[in-house]
Amino acid sequence: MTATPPPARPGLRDVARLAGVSHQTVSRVFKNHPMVSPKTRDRVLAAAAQLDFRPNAAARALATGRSRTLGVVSFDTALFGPASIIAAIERNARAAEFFTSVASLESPGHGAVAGAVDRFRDQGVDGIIMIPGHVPPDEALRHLPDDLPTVLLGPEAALATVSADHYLAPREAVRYLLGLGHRTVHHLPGPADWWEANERTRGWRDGLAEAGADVPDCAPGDWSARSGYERGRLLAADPGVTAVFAANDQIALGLLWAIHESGRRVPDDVSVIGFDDIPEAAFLTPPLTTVRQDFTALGRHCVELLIRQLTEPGKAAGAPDPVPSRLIIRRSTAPAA
Amino acid sequence: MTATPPPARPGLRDVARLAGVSHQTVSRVFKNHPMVSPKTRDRVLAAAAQLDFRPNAAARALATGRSRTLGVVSFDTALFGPASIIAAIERNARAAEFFTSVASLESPGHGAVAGAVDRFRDQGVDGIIMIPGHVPPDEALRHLPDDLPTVLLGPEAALATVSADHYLAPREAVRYLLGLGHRTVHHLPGPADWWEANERTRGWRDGLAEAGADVPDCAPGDWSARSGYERGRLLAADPGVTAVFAANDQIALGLLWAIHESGRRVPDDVSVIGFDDIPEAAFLTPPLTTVRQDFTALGRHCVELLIRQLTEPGKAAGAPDPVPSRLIIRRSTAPAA
DNA sequence: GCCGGTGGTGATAACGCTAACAATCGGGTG
DNA sequence: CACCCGATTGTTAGCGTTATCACCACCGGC
Repeated sequence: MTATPPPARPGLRDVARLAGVSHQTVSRVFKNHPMVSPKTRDRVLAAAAQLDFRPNAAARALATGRSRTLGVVSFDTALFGPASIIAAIERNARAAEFFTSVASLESPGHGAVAGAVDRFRDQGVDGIIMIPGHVPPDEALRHLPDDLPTVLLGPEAALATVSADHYLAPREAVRYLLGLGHRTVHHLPGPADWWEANERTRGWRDGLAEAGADVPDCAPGDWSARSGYERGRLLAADPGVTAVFAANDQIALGLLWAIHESGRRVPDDVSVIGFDDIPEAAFLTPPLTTVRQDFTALGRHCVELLIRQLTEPGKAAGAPDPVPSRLIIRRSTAPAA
Repeated sequence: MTATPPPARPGLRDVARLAGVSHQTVSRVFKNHPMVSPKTRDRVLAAAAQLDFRPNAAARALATGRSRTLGVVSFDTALFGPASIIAAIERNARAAEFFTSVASLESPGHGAVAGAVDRFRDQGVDGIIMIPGHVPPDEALRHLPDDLPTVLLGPEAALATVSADHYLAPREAVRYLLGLGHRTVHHLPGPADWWEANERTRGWRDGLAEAGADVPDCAPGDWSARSGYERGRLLAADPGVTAVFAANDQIALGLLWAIHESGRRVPDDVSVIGFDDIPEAAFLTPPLTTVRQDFTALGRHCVELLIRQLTEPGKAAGAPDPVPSRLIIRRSTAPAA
């Protein structure tokens, strides 16, 4: 019936007292400092376990100046791509014993990016991963604090950068379609202010140009299925259209319905290629030929690059090679009639 | 050319010195403590602005014991539902000046949940939002630390809970289909270990039972389009099947393709209803009749409930009403032939 | 004109940890 | 046997905030 001392969270000193060492030694054990004899270490660990001691992150952050937290700035985090990348980032960060803090921005524009970065600064993150989306990377860059290590998921820039292939694969997709006998390939681009969209468009255009094919006009839009449907209706109504490269799978999906609705058939009358290879792509009506992006690798590379910057500064970590994307052929493409 | 003192991050004391007050007063200003005269406040704010002072979160956390960080435990964060909820949580938390830390679990099982919660404890989060997914909520509950305020996104439980309607709407969907003249409605359930899936199944079953219709067997599966396709082929091959309620839109999407492939038509031969109303649902082939879930409201409620617990403990915040879901009728349903 | 309040402010001590340096303990060496 | 060295452990200061309490005017009422 003696009053239990304080059931409050034990601190370094409590463990130290129980183990009969100084709190500093306990600290060393938890830091994996080499200069601790195995015997002492065991004794400390036993004491810590007995008290269910857990180091206080805030105190550690205060003393060291690092929080072991990574900030991630991203747009439209409910979209499959960003969501997959963020999940991969979180997993890899966790494996490296880092926490992750995500800012989901909705509106484009500097204000939002600058605000998120500011917030992360206040929070004391050790580094930032930017998934710029809307914002042209140059703009995004301007708002990065120079005192915070940063990795940009985007086209190569004057900064540590991770990027996926958004150019080669679309070009290959166009060639494939052309090889199937199509005269040309139409295109449904993504939003003009996303660099990924522009890269894909460039790949499409170059693929066409290299083969000497016509480069048709294309209507601006966004990433949504709605946008694919609306622009798709126009395309579907044009009998000259026999092959279309959509900037992502959602657009392709809307297009598929527009074509179906117009009475034409995919792939018999029109071939369609998407981009991303969302998990649903293989089960659309019909299963979509598309370009697969490796989001997991992308997220992993971001974390690796950032952590490398944190642990070995100075090293101007060159951008690793872009993560390759590849064409997955399914049933929405066929030889021209 | 005098050496600038230290361009290091200014602290409370630097601001205090510049403003000619004590650091404590500066602290008061930044805490919005009422006992500061407007004049002093202005002077302090001016000094702070001049030095670009920003309070140090780690120090504050250490001193107060609260980190203004919320932990979110979720499965399959790349899925549309969880991703949407998490985005909504982040936004609402941000608006309330809280940071958000997400753990994306992959494997089901206690180990993972317990691990994530532990991690959050170490990180010093002020509260946790659990989006249990796989784990039966009872299990999930068992791993919650009783010293950490928690909100569960799930069925009512002995805990602060936010839930969506997964029962009434499916029942209504079934009635609607029956009203269209279908003899019965088949069902493609979600994973048996997700409570949402079970609720939806229960709604379907009760809807059928109440109307005295047959309750067909249904094959177990997961949330994926693949699962919808595979199970859908069986259903499509059975001429007795004229209406199907799929546990989510991905399953419905796979089913749509399976039916199409079998040569039957949607909705002419078979009616299909999904669940979630993912943004693509309106543009599938054909546009999917489905049940819309309000993910945004769900996320908002979680944050509100949790923050209420944090600011006014004691109050055993009763579970708010479930967030309603509602049937959106599109073109994948039609009267029985 | 003295006293109890009360709005405003300052001094001092935590918060739980790490960093830097001092101290101690054995041995091997000259 | 004194001396130096390296391995290990202890001591003392912070890190930048908030909390607590003491302090100082100044006000109104007796």
